[in-house]
Amino acid sequence: MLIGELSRRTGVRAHQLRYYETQGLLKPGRATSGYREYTTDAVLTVAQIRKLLEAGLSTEQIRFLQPCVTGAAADLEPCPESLSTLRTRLEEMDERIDTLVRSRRALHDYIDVTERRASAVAARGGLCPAEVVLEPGVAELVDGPGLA
Amino acid sequence: MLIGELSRRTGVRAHQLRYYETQGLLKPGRATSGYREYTTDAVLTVAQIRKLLEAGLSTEQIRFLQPCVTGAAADLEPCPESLSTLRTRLEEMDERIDTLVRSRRALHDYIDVTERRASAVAARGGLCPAEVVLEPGVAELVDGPGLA
DNA sequence: ATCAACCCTCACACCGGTATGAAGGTCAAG
DNA sequence: CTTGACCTTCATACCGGTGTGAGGGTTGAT
Repeated sequence: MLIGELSRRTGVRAHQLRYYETQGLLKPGRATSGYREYTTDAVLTVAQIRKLLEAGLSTEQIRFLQPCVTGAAADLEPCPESLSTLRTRLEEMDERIDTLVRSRRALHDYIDVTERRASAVAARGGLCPAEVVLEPGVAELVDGPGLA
Repeated sequence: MLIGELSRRTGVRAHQLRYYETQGLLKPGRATSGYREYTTDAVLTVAQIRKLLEAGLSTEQIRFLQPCVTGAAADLEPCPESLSTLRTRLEEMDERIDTLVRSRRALHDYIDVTERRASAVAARGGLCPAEVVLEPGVAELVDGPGLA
């Protein structure tokens, strides 16, 4: 398909798709006319790129991740130094996730407390929840002891 | 303390600290000279800001998060509309974390496979590496070790 | 009084991802 | 053959977070 259709299918503007190409994230073929020609796989690839970008990764990091994500590059040279680079990458992602999870919990707890006090307006007193205790229940998604 | 000392203690350049102030993340007092005066709390606050920035959040999102993180603003008006905004924020963070966790796992699996085939050429392993990272599926828990 | 070290504000520029527009080539339909 | 939708490249500019420097005030020590 041409770039316009890919744009339509993914909701991503054509100039963005061209940009992703310059960053090595997309590699469309070319017609004799010079037009870019994408396979249907590109739709998924673009969706992936968008998600990762929205999650705060750079195009460079995404390019790094792509081989693993697609599983397409599992038959590369097991180059050991690149392996250690990948491990460093992994640690960085862990830290990133950890920070996000902590903040997410803080936000969740805050909502919880505010909610509680909103629904209990009748209650009087200066409850000072400087230290919000984790309570069981309301375990959506990331909550709970998990993530270890 | 003055901005120079805070900069020294946090490893964050003074100009960045001033920028964070313009974004409403820091609110130092002012001496008669016009110099900014920070309390020791600011050291922690700055560390917090840095972590969140590095995790890919914007200053605006961080400003949103700050009251919850510090626990200092638990005695605000339980304004319900702000509450729903917060819930939306929470969902956004969930999505973000989810995407990151998926990618992290893909990377982890990839490393694992590469490692295996590097250290055990003799072993016959027909295991195929990670599949897709995307898929509009439900959230799952993150795997194994690495996440505090 | 002067000097160094520190602070102030303001302006300008970089990078990454995005958004526009200009100037022009390709192609199918009328 | 022309029209219009679509494509090409190139240039320009925005925003957010960062970096740098100019021009100038404050402070403390010599």
